[in-house]
Amino acid sequence: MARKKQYNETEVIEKAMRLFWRNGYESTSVRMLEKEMGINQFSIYASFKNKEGVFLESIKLYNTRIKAITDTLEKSNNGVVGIKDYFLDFLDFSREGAIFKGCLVTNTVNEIKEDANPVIMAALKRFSLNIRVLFVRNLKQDDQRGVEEIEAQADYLMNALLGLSISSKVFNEAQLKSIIKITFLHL
Amino acid sequence: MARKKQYNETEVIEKAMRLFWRNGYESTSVRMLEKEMGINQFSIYASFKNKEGVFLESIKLYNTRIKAITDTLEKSNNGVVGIKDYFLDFLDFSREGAIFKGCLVTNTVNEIKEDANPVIMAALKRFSLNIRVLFVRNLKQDDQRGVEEIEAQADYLMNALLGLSISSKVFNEAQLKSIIKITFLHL
DNA sequence: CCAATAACTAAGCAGTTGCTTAGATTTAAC
DNA sequence: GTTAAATCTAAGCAACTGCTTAGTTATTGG
Repeated sequence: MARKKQYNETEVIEKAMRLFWRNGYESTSVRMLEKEMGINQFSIYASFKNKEGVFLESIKLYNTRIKAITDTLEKSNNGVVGIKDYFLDFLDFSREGAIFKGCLVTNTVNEIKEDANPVIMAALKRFSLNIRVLFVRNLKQDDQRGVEEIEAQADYLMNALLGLSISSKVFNEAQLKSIIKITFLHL
Repeated sequence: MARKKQYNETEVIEKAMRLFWRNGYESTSVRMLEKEMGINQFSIYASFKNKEGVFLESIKLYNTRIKAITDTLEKSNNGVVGIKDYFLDFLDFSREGAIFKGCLVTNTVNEIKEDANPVIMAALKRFSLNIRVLFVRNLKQDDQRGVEEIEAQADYLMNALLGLSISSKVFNEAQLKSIIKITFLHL
């Protein structure tokens, strides 16, 4: 009995995600989202409740997009080699042409304050923790490390991965690949 | 023939720097600076021109504060061992009690957009580049690496250092020290 | 074709941002 | 003591923030 939506919610979230990825959370205004998503503020709030809602949906979409890579890591049986492949795959995933945008999640973790955005922060931490779990799982496959060593190396790898999110805005592709290469030497 | 300033410019910048360090650039408002610095907005603008001016002075002060550590690195003759000491010294420097605040420069690089704040970005990049120069210098001391290897390892170390700025908000002290330890196993 | 319902547009809300300005107050040379 | 200059306070500026609301337009079952 009523009018139809003139937009597809998945399609507009795709556009929102790209904007957040390029721009960050705080410095992306609802007015910018309006233009990028191609719909009115009213429709944004009707569909996603508020700006936080738009971002949480963007993270969900980001998750499904990066799933191809994490799935490969999850299915891999190559131990630390599988993790290295994940690093390289991620670099490719985070690229838009010649520009590396880093990880949407890491970028946002770095930007927002936990006490100002607890819900978003929780979602982001969940995401990061899942990756660390996969690192531990793969490190166990190699069957030559003790439990403590595995935990320490997982932290080390997380640190390198977090670093890549910043480095990818400063270094070029050859440098980034070289960083990954050295990161996995002797591991 | 005129009234005297009721505040010391160096002292109020000290307070501004601490606030920026804790809070970041964008999310520190001039009203917050007013309260923290203990002076009126008029005085802020009279002394430092604008918010950007306050930040640039804060970076200068940060530079003199961290100088003790970089000086140690500059004077060290221990090659890669000197760099590792720098990492550990920095961890201590960036700590406020039990809380690690990361590097003011790295935090801000991560936060601001280059085209919105080109002057600030330039100052931050200059800072980072100086550190990388010291890394290269120390790597050369060990007298066992080729030129290409040295450049690659300097990038690798910058990546780890950048990572530490994020990691220090997620991991505890023991984990951070363990990350540093493993980072230098690879050189 | 009509009435009910949802989606649309656009104006506007209060609160915050960086920054400025008008006017009062303090200082110090004469 | 008067006067000129710099510093102070506090109010206010336009532009922006996330979000809401009043009113119009489109859709569809009866």
